[in-house]
Amino acid sequence: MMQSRTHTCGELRLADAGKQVKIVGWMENVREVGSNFAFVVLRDFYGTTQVVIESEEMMAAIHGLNKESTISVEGVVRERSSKNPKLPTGEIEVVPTAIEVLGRCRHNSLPFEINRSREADETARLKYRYLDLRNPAVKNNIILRCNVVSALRQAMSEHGFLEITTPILTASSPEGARDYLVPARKHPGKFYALPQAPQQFKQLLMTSGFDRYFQIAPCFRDEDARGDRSPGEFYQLDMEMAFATQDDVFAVLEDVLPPIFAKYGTYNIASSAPFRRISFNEAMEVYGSDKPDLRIDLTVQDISAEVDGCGFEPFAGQTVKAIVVSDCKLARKAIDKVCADVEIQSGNKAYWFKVDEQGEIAGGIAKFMAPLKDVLTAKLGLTPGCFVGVTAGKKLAAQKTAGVLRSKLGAACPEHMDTDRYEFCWIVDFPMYEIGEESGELEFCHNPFSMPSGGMETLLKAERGEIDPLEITADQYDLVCNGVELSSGAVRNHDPDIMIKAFEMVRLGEEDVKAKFPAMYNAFTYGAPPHAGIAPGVDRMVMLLAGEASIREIIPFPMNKNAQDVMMDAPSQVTQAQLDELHIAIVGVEE
RNA sequence: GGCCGAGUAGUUCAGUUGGUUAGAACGCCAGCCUGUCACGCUGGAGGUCGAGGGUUCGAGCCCCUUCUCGGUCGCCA
Repeated sequence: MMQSRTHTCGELRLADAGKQVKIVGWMENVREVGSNFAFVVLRDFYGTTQVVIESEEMMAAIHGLNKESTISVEGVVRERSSKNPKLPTGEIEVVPTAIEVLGRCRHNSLPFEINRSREADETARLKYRYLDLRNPAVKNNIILRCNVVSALRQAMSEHGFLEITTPILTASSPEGARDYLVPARKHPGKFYALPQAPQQFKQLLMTSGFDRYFQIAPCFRDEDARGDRSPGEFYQLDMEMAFATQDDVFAVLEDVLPPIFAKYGTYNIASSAPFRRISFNEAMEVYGSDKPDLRIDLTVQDISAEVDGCGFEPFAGQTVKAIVVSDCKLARKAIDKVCADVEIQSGNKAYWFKVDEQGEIAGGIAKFMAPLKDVLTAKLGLTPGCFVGVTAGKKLAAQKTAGVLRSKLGAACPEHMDTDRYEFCWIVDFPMYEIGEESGELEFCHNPFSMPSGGMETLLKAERGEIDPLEITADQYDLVCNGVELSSGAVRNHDPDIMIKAFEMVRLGEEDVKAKFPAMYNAFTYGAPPHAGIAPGVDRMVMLLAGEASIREIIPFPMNKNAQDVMMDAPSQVTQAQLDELHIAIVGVEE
């Protein structure tokens, strides 16, 4: 008797006819066509193969066996008398001489039908993820993820990067997201934290003399989930380069990503190097977002001056933004839907008017805009058939609302959005500081590790009052693809003096730098290389490549929105003995 | 935490103005069927309408409370 399979279920072809084979897999379906005649669809990782039952003996072998049981089938490959051109193995079938049950499925009713699991309730899918993953459509996303990760590793290695793992149990970092804490048994009352990112370690590696580092790095942040943000944990292609500039970092990713996107993406067109570079201010002004979707050819224009005094109350004294959609075919109902969606998502109203076939301004807020026809036509280049979406508010609100309106209009107007491609861009020149909404005082805009553009010189100018601190930009950048923020990165501040000065701008100083980042600060006093890096999110990248709208579709074992693993029942209670050993008392929690 | 949506058979859903025994499809079970491949045909089983309370002669439907899931905003250096 043969010990293991001779072929997979995706392998046999007409040329194999006559061969004695053994295949194994899950019994996907049984079609009984007579009392002693049936077709069994056997599925394994590689595909499906039809087994034809023609004898009483073989019929008995599968009698009473539930679907999804695993079996082995020994038999002879035979050309089918009726072929199925839709299947790779559709020209042959296996006529069994022996069938052995390997793993009986004890359930004659499954939580969902395997091949339709994507339509099933998501909680059921997650609870029975091992069944969900049997669905080739679900499994293929995980295979894609493996291939992408493998391709990234290979490309990074080819670019001279070393993959170095960094600690998972580390110290809580004082800023950023909420930490996941791990009690330290040997140190009562103290905690490790899971890393939000290997940020400090990779900078320490640079200071240690490693030149090019990368890691497919698990990161942990205790923040609420989103459709494109997994709760708890996610993976980044974390990288850092010593003696490198922004351009050096860009060059690596512009070289690494497009071929992978072109090869593994749902769409086979990807931007080629160099990616467009858009300053943060320009992105907000022209696209109403710091993660613009460049597949949409619509842009935002400022008409605050033109509509000043028009008498429309919501515009009075506000910044007003307009988006012109030429040859707009949107019906009234679709326009209302777009405006309603904008209001739901942004919390602000969107207004509109259009230019009719006679060249007259009509619809929506036409009453107020018609008197401004000439000035608006000149400013916006209006032609008959144009639709104009308008947003208003304080500058940032008007911009952001326009950004939401732009993406809704893009989705609603296929002629203004080329969906089947990947459009990358870099967002650069982020502001270093902002006025905090609560404090009303100057604060770091993003992270304090970034090098202020112009270094110490810029900070000193601001200190002397020669420039507004709000005008200081950081050598920091985002990588954006199709409206998805893939990554943040920066040229790091490796100079302790500039670090202290940067902190002094927000009323902090050397002691704060030392207290918050002791290892990094100390390390940098021993001769640090200028360095820069970035960390594209692996999950989001795979999501884009798979064309999925939910991040859970590309994670093997995802948690639900509330950061629970309903399959493993995590988080869960632990024993009192475990708590005692960790010096932890649970208080204020109802059973 | 705010807002929006959803919760009815194992699964996906329908359920009219509050009115007889809550339906369909798929799945499951039984029978029939020798070329199916979303097999077909006949029959059958299967329901705490998320939970609790209220209004009513009468609630899947109306009201209140609550739970769960999803989306979104806050949040994510």
